[in-house]
Order: sequence, then C-alpha cells, then structure tokens
Amino acid sequence: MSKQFKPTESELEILSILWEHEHATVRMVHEVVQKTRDVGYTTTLKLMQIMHEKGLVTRNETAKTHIYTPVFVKEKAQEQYVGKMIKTLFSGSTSQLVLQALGKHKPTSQDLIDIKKLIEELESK
Amino acid sequence: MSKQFKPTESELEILSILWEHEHATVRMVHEVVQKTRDVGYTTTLKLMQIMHEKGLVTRNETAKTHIYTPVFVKEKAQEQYVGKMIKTLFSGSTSQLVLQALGKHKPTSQDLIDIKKLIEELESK
DNA sequence: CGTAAATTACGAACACAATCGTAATACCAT
DNA sequence: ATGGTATTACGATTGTGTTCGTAATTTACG
Repeated sequence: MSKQFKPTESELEILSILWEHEHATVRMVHEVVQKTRDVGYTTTLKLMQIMHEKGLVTRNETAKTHIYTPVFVKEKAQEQYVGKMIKTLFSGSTSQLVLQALGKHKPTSQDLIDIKKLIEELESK
Repeated sequence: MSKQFKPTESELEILSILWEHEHATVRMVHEVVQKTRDVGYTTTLKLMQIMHEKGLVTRNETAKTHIYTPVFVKEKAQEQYVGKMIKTLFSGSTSQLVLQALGKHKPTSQDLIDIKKLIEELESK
C-alpha cells in the first residue's frame, strides 16, 4: 500500500493552488488565499513551511524567494478522498455516489457523453 | 441557504453508525467504534455528549440510558461533501469526479444500468 | 433498603492546527 | 557600501479535537 497522505483543510487549499500553477511562491499562493480568507502573509508562509517539513511539498531555495512544488499529484488526492467518501458516506457503493453527484450537480451534455462512453467500456469487459 | 453542518472526523464516524441504526445508545456505538479503533468507552461518550451540545444529535433521556438520534439525514452530508469535493479537487467538474469514481471503483452491472437510466433522464430535459 | 453494576457528568491533559508578531536575512536601487 | 524592502525564520499564543480518569447518578436485584 502506498503512503498515506492526509493534508489538513488549509493545506489542501494551498495544494489545490499549487496544482493549478504547477509551482508557486508564497506570495502567489497568499494572494489567491486572501481572496477568500482574511489572513496574514506570515500565516500562509508558516503553513507552507510546515508542509515542507511534512514532505507535502518541495521547494527550490537557490533564490531568496523559494518556489514551492507539490509532491503528490492531484489524482492521488482525488483517488484517496473519493475512496474514503464512498466507504464512509455511501456504504461502499460507487453508483450511489455517482447518482448523488449527477443528480445534484448537473453536468454538460458533453460530460454526459463522456460518461456514457466510459460506461460502455466498462460494460464491454 | 441552509445551516452549515461540519462534523469532525470522529463525529462523522459516529454519525455514520447512527445513520445505519436510526438511533443507538452510547454502548452500541462504542462497540462498533471499537472494532476499528482502540479507544475507551468514556471517549465515545464524551464525543456524543459534545455532538449533543452542538446540536448534531438529539437524545431521549427518559431512561437512564440515553438514546441518540442524528439530526441531519445522511443525504445532507453526502450532498455537502460531494459538493465540496467537486469544487476543491475537481475544479468544479462533476463529470471528472464521476469518471474518477467509476474508473477506480468498479460498480456492478446493475449499477451501470441505473446510472445509464439517470443519464437518459438528464439528457431528455 | 442497600449494595453492585452500568451509565452519565465533569474536568483535566494532550496533541495539533492556525494565526500572528517580531527578528533575522537577502536583495535591490541609489 | 548602505538603507529600504521583501522574504524567511522562529517562537508564542490561541483554539479545538481527542482522550481518559474519576466522581456522581441511576438502576437492578438480593
């Protein structure tokens, strides 16, 4: 089994910003964070330093201004969270999750086509 | 907007047990919890007392042994967690979540039929 | 009744996440 | 070089979740 990866709420927010930008400085991350939450620069800095200690991110320190890069890819987090949710909130039933998701958050018609395609692939096995 | 509902990790575990049984005593819940985690009885008790204070559960106190009942239905939690996950981990794309879920956790063929049916309903609108 | 057993109530301790103030450090422009 | 500015480093504080020990309460039963 691969290593467990369990970011806190704030850490996940920062990770999602890093995933969007490949890598980023503290200031860049902080500017995005500040749009939603009113928090000081050093708070964001500290969080990212802790994430570095934990091994959630690496950083390039050659320049004064460090550049942070996430260690885990987004897909890893997606897989983990989806799996956990199916287990604890949907009694292990993937289809229940899918039905809930499709029912409450309507996808575009192109999305529906993609999903149908995948279903056909799954059925043909 | 309806009230926000944000159980902690442990609280969610207890809630999922309560959802499964409609309602339950501390001992009943504790026995289930103990199967996975090694924790004392009073810990489970305390958690459920706190959940009561927070309004996550109600309890019937007519007998000495209280009976706890969840306030929110499971669907509410499902909706909330799914929504949040789509937003933070799937850039708002429902289909991405669905594809990830179906790809990693294979559903039964009956499940696939159900999903296809829902998709057709969605498309006919 | 009165004692044993189970349950609840309460408070304290511990761990950890989040926040920020301040000091140290590196860089840039003049 | 030096002063100003941005960044990093560090430590302290606060809040909250989790855990458990112990006391108080209720119930059941001899």
